[in-house]
Amino acid sequence: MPSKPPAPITIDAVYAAPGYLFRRMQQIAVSIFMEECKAFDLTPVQYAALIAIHTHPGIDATRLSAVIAFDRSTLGSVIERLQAKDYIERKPAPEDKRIKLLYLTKSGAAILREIIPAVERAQARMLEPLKPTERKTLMGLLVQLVDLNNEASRVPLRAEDALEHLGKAG
Amino acid sequence: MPSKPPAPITIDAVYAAPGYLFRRMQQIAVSIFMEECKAFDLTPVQYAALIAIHTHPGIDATRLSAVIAFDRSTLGSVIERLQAKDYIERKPAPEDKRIKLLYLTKSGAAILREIIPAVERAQARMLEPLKPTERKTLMGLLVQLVDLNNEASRVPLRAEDALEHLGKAG
DNA sequence: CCTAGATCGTCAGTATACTGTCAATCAACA
DNA sequence: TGTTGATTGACAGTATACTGACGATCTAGG
Repeated sequence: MPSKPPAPITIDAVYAAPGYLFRRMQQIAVSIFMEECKAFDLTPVQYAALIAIHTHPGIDATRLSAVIAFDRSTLGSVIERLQAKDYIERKPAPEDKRIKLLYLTKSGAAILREIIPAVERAQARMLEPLKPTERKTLMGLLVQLVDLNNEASRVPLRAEDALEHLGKAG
Repeated sequence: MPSKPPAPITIDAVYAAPGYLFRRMQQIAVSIFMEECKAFDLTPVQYAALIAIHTHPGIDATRLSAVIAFDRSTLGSVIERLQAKDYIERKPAPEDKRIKLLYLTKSGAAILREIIPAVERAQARMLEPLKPTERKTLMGLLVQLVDLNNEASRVPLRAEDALEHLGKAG
């Protein structure tokens, strides 16, 4: 088969490019999340951080960044905002003066319980235009792709490593 | 079939959520793009803007935002940076004093030609972990999903509308 | 004990994104 | 023609993201 000639430099090539589609889909996802959750004053990132702190009480900021694969620098301001809203509190670690341990407040635990249905509605809406079979296929491929590309991002996901400091058996 | 009990509030639910996966994949995509294109000092957004201006010379900022589905406010600073790098120029429109028309400079056209191979390497790398069949399936579903969710984002893509001002037949 | 290297939180700087607002300008209609 | 309403570019304010650097602190090795 003759190889295709080089594609002309045109915007149509961008529309079909994986990077463009991922960016677009991410924007759509955030938009849907914010719409469903507008009663709660929580962003997707803040929600993920709350969930992670709920799952791992007493985690520190660096490990939290590994658990949700968010940049450590960015996480600083996210934590600040969650603390300002009284959803989390930070306590100094007795055995390591560098570390501040993160815990949910009662407010934080409460808003987490309340927001769950809205978040699930949002997640469902993102995939709603597809047929059920297609949704499963897409999610399956995406889980695979994100996992196999894990090391390509600046902050690879380290779900297990992050548990070690909590004294769980490795 | 008995319905599943409500999922416990845990970080594992987040790992499987579409919104989380889209965010993660977008970050990975940007990271790969920047790595492949680090010789060129162009971000993915700036690249898309350049391509769009190349395809539609004399477009204005508002229509450009519709053509690449980027926020108009954000686009202002993107244009500023591209202009500072001497990749584009802005000329006032004679018939409408509000509008500034965008054109590629020779530098802009040149860097666009040079960067294409790196961009294509980046796009290929994003999907590399998947088998060829899976790549096609994923891209097909993603194109569909982005298209069907077009109106859900703040800045829906308006590829055709944006051409009208250039005098093309509708 | 004391230093070399690693780690933690933080900060400065840059770049997307989105919300809401504004003055200048244009278009349409009474 | 004169005013209303829409559009354009710009701006302020907030929130992610990433790079690179920094002081404080901890750990290991000698």
